Amino acid sequence: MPKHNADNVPTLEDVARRANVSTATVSRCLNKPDSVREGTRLRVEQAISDLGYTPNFGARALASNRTGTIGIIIPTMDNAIFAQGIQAMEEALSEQNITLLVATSGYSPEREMLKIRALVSRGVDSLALIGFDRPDTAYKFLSSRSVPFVILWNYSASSPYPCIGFDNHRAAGMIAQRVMDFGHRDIAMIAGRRAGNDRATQRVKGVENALSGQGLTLMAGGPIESGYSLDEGEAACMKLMSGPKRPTAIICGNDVLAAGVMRGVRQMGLEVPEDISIVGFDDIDLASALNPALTTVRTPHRLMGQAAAKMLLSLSELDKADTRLCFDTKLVNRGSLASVKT
Amino acid sequence: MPKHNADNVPTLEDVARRANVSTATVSRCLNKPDSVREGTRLRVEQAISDLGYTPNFGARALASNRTGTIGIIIPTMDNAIFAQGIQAMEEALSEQNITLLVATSGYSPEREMLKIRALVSRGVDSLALIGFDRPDTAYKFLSSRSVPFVILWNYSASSPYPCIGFDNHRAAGMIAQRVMDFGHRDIAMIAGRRAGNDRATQRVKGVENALSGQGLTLMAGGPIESGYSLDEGEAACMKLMSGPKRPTAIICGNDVLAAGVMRGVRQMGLEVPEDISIVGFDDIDLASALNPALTTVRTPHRLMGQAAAKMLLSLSELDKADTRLCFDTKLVNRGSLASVKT
DNA sequence: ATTTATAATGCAAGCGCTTACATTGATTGT
DNA sequence: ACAATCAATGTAAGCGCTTGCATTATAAAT
Repeated sequence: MPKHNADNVPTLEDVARRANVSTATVSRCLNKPDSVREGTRLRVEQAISDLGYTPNFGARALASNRTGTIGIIIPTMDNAIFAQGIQAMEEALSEQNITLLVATSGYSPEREMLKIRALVSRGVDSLALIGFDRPDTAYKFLSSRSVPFVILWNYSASSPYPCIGFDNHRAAGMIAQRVMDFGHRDIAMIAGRRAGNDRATQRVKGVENALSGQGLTLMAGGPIESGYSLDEGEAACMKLMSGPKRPTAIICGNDVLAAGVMRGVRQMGLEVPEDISIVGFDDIDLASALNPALTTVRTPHRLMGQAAAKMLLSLSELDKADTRLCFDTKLVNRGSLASVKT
Repeated sequence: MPKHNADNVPTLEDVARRANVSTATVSRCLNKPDSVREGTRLRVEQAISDLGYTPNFGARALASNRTGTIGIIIPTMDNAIFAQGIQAMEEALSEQNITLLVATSGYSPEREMLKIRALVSRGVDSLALIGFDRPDTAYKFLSSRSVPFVILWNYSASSPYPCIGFDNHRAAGMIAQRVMDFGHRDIAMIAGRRAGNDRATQRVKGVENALSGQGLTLMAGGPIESGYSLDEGEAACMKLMSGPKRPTAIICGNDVLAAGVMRGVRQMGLEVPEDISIVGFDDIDLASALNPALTTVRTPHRLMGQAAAKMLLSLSELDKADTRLCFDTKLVNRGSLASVKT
């Protein structure tokens, strides 16, 4: 197997020789600079920059059993939902010189398990996962390896695991209530796939629960499930609207779906919100760019990312008792929801 | 320094002992399974799964000087532009069991350099970078470390480096031409920041060049530069539209900017495309969700990602001569560009 | 059977770093 | 001036894996 690396890559030893110290001292300069005298440190730093030395990550990980790496596994990058959270997390972590490794599972539990193994084998010091819903084997593996982790994007007061999120059930209930406040009674829902996705599941339940408070149920007998892309949202919309009775409002499981639905509705020659109201969930940038702008629920992406960074940095030291954070969500009223025509 | 890892993590040696073979054989089972007899292999695999063994990444990297990792540094995740390309790249790579490490630079050359060092020190086998425009020190470092790399999102026939992209200059010219074909003469441009960003620079040049072919120049004396967010796009729009004379068409450096501009224009009570035409660049999903849908240039995100994966996997073996790929772009006609009112 | 070629396995030397422990040098109190 | 203390540095033993080379088992050829 050919190695492409030049064989002149400087090592700790080269630095040590040039600075006339032992490798231990160089190592200390890198890891706890306070413990070495200033004169020595300067000499070492000079040697490092002369040589263009970069520590070998593998060697460091092997020797210290730490990697300065935190992993996160998200369903997909191909959707802005998680991007902001990750961006915020990355910023917070790189201040502490920690690298964030991002992997994607494509909403598949098997692939998620694979990625968990991959990241653990890469020695991530801790891990962030989206949602609670996954096979027990995943939790067992994590525990057998003693890898601290935190669940994001959902919150449960009774969670045995650290989590940072918001109440999907409640937030979905809020927006459903708002829709009903506008006089809608014929309400449909287009949701993400619920299998292995507690957020999607809880949003549906939140909506159904709110409706039943008014003696209503979802049209079409329940939510239409759809993948999270514009096209799939549009397709789901077409399917829904070809049914016997059309809803006056569609609640969407997220904003991307809502954008797809709006496109579909428009293609049928209908106007939003005059002919039909549409609401989303997440309040990604897209929501405000639509025309009409989307009424939706703002979820605390950046806050979750920052909090996750903070928690993961200290997770190994913390007691698990106080590692659950629930953020607020907020209704964002824009133009895509209007009173039902009478 | 406390290690949080359980001390029972199984190692290669544990597997070897349990399967009654040497560590060398276990290693071979993992790396070139064909070279070990089936019976032995089965025994080893059994031991591996009994123990729940996962290879230690650091040790492997250290011993083999390979990591099975490819890095990519993009300006930001907080924008769908690169997401699709990365997603495609990730898919192609994980088929080969290669991990993609994604880092972000925030459009800052210094931060990019930092990330390059970080990724190289993590032992990436090769690297993908966006655009050519960066300090020479970065190229020097990469070459001193013999890390193969490929430039994405841009193409230059005379590039000394492997690259996979498209002709930003030409594509921008095409859409400018189209705008002029619709009778527009008062054309403005809102572009991304050009410093250290060759794509933005070339798009501006492409537009200016096309305009000058008709004896025109950009209004406001040149492009308005703006950060790549909806809000910043909207702000740039406001600035532009408060000038003495309003354009009849605005060419935007990318779709996000265009969406921001559309929002701004609408806020001023103007209609797109009746009062003003807007065109974008990239054809991200967002573009088709806008109302009116955005006329823009489709760039080959997924293709670039796939091609990059393929090239990076073979880069160390290839001759650099045939490692330049130029993809086509395509005008996408939608509703945001219309004939100028006479 | 015996030799010869070949496939399968084992042996053991590192890869570049960290860190417990030993050593040396500087500082303080008496 | 000398012991006691503490800070700074050095010594060297691994961390868990890969891999060149040596060794042994197996197959093929005589």
